Amino acid sequence: MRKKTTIVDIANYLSITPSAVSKAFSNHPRISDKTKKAVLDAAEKLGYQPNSLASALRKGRSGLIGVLVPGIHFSFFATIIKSIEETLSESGYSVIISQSRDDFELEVKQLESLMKAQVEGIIASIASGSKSFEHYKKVAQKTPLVLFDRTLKSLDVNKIVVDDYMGSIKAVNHLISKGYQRIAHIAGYDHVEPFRIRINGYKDALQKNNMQVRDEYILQCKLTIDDGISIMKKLLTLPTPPDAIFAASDLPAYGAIKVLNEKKIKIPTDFGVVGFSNEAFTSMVSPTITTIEQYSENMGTLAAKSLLDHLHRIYTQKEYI
Amino acid sequence: MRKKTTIVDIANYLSITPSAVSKAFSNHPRISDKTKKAVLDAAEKLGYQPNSLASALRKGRSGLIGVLVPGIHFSFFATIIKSIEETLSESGYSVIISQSRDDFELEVKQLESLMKAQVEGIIASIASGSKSFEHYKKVAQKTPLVLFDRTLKSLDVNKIVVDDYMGSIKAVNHLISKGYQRIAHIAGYDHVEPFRIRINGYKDALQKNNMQVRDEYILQCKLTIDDGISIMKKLLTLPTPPDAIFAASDLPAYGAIKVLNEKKIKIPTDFGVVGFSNEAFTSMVSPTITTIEQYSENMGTLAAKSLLDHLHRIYTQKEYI
DNA sequence: ATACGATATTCAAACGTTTGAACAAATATA
DNA sequence: TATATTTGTTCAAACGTTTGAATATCGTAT
Repeated sequence: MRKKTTIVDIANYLSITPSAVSKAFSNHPRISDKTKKAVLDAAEKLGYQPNSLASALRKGRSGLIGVLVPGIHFSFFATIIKSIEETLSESGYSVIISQSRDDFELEVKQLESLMKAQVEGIIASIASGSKSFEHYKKVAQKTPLVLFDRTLKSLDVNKIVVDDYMGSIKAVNHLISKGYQRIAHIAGYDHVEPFRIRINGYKDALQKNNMQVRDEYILQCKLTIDDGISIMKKLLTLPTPPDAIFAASDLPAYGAIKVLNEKKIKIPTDFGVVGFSNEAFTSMVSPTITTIEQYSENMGTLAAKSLLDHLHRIYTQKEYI
Repeated sequence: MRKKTTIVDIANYLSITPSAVSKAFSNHPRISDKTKKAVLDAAEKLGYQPNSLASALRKGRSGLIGVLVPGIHFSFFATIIKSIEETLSESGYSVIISQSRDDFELEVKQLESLMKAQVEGIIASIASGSKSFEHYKKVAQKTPLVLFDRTLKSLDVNKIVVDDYMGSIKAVNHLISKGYQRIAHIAGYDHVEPFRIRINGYKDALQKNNMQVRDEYILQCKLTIDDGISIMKKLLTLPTPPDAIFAASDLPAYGAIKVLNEKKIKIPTDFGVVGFSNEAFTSMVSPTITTIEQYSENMGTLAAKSLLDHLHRIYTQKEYI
């Protein structure tokens, strides 16, 4: 680990001042082409790597964006992060990731850590375990915040969500058009905005089609595969079991399919299944899960662009191109 | 966006010097308990957030770790990043992620960007498109580097890999034990270490079982689903087509299965398939892909711990607990 | 009273970069 | 020739924190 070359080393090497070197790098119009070239050459020869820490401190811009998600291993979030990283790194930003594991305390801690790192903005999806949202409010006062998927009504920030209401309507209509009569809903917890909206969409779709909304058909859970399994089993023991389900996520939909396969109930002839989210595996399982596309790739790009816009507006930039 | 509170503000507020405040925060033994408490209270009241940029610059430690992978959307890498983030954030580090998209140029750029951000260490998996490795060598000279999965023999750094050789042997033995006679290998490019090793394992396993190694049965590719499809098709047109394949990753294995399903070739009765990597979907597709477990979660934790160890050794830390 | 070691705090420089103002030299204008 | 303008560079302070050395304020032992 040999000592790092700084702008001062270059300056000494060329017998000019550090400030000239700095200006050469940023292509300042008042620096002669001769010096600019000399600086670039010297930088190459001395193995110079700019130190963004110092630059960030002086300029008041870290070039860092924080991304906070419940967990990276969910393919929905992984895909989002992928596209966020792609768009942001194109604009010269670095992306710090952190996970809340759907836990409130951890979410608070991670947000603080991001703030401490002086991120210029944060893209986040709220932990399902969070009931109070003061931590987000505090963040939003100090730094641009974009929420996606798991958002919060009372927060006045940019939000990127799929149209959950329309998605539910579509899903239920799809099942009805295929002739299913008794459609159940494996739902997420209704204190999380998109899940509540999906429940409403589900109910409204049934009502618009003059179908009965049965409370015992709406089961809230954490939307894991296991939840799908146990709920499906429970549904099948009802006096009047459903003949189709609409799941608020693909994972429980998969769980449900497993149960149906086991019980030799044929999909889609005897039972209809629609998921929500488009996890990567949905096209691979058998039978294929019909799913409401959440366009996760798009969502990430949109979130990133929205944040970039915001930053752009804040910093009236001056650069000598 | 109101202006941020600094250590100086606290100092002024309490009519002491910034240096006393700083020392109070780091629990310096020579600062009185009274002042420490006063500082903490003032910090709370004024809404102070430490600025790690400044601290990093002064201390020469950024608290940042860079992670570079081909792509976050692969569940193998997503899982690794998840566990890396978990272990590192527990130790107070922040994680910057970047993707090479398996592209050489981008990999170079991303590494530079990480160095510029003054990361204290890098955890990476080499892009399959990289043939020259000078960029990694340069990085390794300046900063601790841990490679995982896609590693490089000529680089003298810590490496976390699954035992590729044994994995291949196991895979092939498994197929042989099931009675398959002509086992083909959908391989990765052999300039990437683990793929070369897997090829060797495949060959050795065949030879140890007195089975013929046929060159036309070993097909190198980028290991995508599409590669699996086209290679499987090609294999089936051979004069003596194989009756089983061992794929160096789960993705082409899935592609192969699709082709076999299409051609109504029954798995596993008529044709055997084994993959490598344990992508999340392998247990969900039908028929289920037998796969060599890569323990990705473990691998991430190991990589992170190995880096932490290394950093620990470098910085003989002095902290007043 | 005097010196002494503790204890608590301040001083001042440093980390590497950026930036407006100041300056000098060269060129253009009158 | 004197003055204004342009061009290229240096000066010096700043960003917010940390840290070893210096200093001040004690109580305590001489």
